[in-house]
Amino acid sequence: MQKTRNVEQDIIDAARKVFQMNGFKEATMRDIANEANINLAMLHYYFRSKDNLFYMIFDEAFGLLYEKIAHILSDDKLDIFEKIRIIVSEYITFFNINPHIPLFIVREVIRNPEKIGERMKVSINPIPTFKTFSDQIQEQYEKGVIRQISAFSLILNIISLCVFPALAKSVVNQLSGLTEIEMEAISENRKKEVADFIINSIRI
Amino acid sequence: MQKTRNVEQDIIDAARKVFQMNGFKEATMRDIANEANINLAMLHYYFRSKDNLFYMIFDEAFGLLYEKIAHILSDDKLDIFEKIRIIVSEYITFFNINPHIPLFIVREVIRNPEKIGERMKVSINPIPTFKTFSDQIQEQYEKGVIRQISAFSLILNIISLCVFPALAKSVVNQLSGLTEIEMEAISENRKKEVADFIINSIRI
DNA sequence: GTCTATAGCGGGATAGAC
DNA sequence: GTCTATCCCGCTATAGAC
Repeated sequence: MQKTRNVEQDIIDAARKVFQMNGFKEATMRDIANEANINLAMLHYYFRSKDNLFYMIFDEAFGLLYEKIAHILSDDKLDIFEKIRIIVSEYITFFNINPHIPLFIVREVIRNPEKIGERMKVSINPIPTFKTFSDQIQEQYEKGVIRQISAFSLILNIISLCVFPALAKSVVNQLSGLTEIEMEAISENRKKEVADFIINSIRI
Repeated sequence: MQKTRNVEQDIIDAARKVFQMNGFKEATMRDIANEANINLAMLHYYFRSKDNLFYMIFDEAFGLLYEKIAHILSDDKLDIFEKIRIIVSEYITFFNINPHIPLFIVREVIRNPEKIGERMKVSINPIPTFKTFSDQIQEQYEKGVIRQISAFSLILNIISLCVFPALAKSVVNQLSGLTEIEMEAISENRKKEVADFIINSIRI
């Protein structure tokens, strides 16, 4: 018995691949149609416009990124060091699997800041604040466990150290001549190394 | 007396602005012509193709980025901590002035890895290696001054902490609602903060 | 050197037959 | 729902008058 094909899902999968790889402008509806094994007219029949399709993919990507960190930061059962280790590990794994997402997000925000900015805020609204994390930092600082640092700076540093290497992977690849396997090993090592780097930096 | 106009220089300035802002594909020869206050035919008369113009801009941008770090890392009169402070300070200043360069480079490498990879290697070849920095790290580790870390990891961490915030500035801007002046102040603070963060992390 | 006009192509979107 | 054909636009590049 032939498995029933889900055309809509095929299209979404194809669009995710093509948009994340190429960005809005360089992605074409023709590429997406080919990738989904349908023709151009069908693609427009299911999703009326390129914009419609694009925003579905964008919202999904940004939501994934955001939920991952928000969920951990607002968990009041984890201490500050555990949070750092978990975020670093999960982000590095995530960017290994989805290497194009960070550039995809940044690129589209620059292309269309107002519209994309609005959409990001919609994804964020229902999520609890980072107050838990901020309080924890203040508390540990007062106890003399860590150096003074703002939650904003610490989060920015954590994200920088996780995201940038994934983002610049293609550049490092070209310049270093490392093989795929060597890069993989480095990336796996970095989970511990980066967490240690951050924790060494704040712990007194 | 009317100042003689240098059309070629006007074109290069216009191309730098348009290409760095929009990337190769989204930048148009029309935009560049408008920005340089000439018409489309003239633009093609001076620089035969979009590719020609683009590679001039790319080589210039990558060269600037690379020379800055190579020059400092290979200076054997600076100790390891001085190098970190200088690189962090210079990069953060540089990215404040040229906010689009990091994304510009990464984006084009992804678009066309082989060709762009070749061009990057050409810019790099004449420059001395990072051996000086690598030796210094090993030496300081053996003296018990710093923790063990590879030159590769340390450089990657330094660059991540300097570049990513510049790259993600538009995203942070949209999400945080901070004003331009507040962002400026944060960025200025980060010069010391990031250098301290790195040095605290490696110093025993 | 400078301009207008246009060739030639690839893109999003849709009409209309089946 | 599915397909072919086509509209119309914006892009790079160039021809050709001045």
